[in-house]
Amino acid sequence: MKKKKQHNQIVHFEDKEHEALMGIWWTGILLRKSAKRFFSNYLSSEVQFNIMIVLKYAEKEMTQNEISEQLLVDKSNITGLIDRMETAGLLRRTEAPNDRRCHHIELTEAGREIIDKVEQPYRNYVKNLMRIFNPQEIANITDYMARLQQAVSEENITALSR
Amino acid sequence: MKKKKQHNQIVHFEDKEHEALMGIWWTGILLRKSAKRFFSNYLSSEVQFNIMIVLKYAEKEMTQNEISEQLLVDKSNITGLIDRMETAGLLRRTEAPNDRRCHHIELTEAGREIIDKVEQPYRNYVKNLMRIFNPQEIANITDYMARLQQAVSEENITALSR
DNA sequence: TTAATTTGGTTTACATATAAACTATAACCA
DNA sequence: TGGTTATAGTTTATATGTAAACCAAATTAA
Repeated sequence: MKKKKQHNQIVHFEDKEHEALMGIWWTGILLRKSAKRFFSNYLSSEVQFNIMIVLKYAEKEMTQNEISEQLLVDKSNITGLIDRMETAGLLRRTEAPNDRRCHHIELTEAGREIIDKVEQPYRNYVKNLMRIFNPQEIANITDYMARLQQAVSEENITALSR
Repeated sequence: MKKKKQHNQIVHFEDKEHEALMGIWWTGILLRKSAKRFFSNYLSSEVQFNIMIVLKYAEKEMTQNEISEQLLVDKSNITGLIDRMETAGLLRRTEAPNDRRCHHIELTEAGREIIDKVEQPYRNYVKNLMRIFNPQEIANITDYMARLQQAVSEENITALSR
């Protein structure tokens, strides 16, 4: 039995607002770790899963750039991601007919099989995890996160200047 | 003016629970990006900030392992992080008197100056961001995230087996 | 007190992430 | 039309993240 790591008070919380924000931060980290382990036998990360889901449900041909924008993955990051997934046989690049700058990305047959095998168990896993919340709480979370995302995006952060 | 990237429906949401979970996931990513930009003139990431805050408020000498557990940063990751921060002059390793396996990590004078310069603006930034929530909502967020973290930790994820 | 196990930390190999510089093509516009 | 600008994608450099193998020191057990 592995000893459970527990992290307490990371930061010296000065206020409730900070504590709440760090809660979201921490939860995000834990979710990422957890998802990575969940997919580890088939995919190297949740990001790869998300890319494949986007491709599976896309109603049109997708370019790298479109995937990049939908998933908040930087374009310079997408290149390597698509490279590795192409090497792994999950998807392929094809030439876009009207724009010689971009490629269309599509799942291969093997990729489709894998996403089909992995998708439902993942949805069950999520469902199971979220059982701890009642419908009102689920709705609250969605609302809070949407508002916070909006606030972060609008912040237009000015880096601390020296 | 930079065009605002908007990400909509990443994943084809089957249910409310999934939507809520993805909201947290997404928010975590946006917060990380935002914090990185915020600190960029002084530190290369929020993780470095967190390490320095831990050191600043620690009531005893901290080892790498203790930092690792508090911050959920893998020990194999801590090594390089401390290396880089030591190179940057932010902190130093000293030998622990009673255990020749471990080091104590402490802020340098320069590191202390930087954390002192950066900490308050960061707290203001957080405060400003969270203004959009009322006290009840702040309390809800903290509660929800704590419960979800607990659930994720207990999950003891069984990876999808082939 | 030796032998087995645990713990703190490093190393290696690889994946993900960002910023910045760059190439090629496309779009715009005077 | 021709020159500027914007866009899609790649490359490079560097940071963060994980798993697994490893070493040395400490702890536990026989």
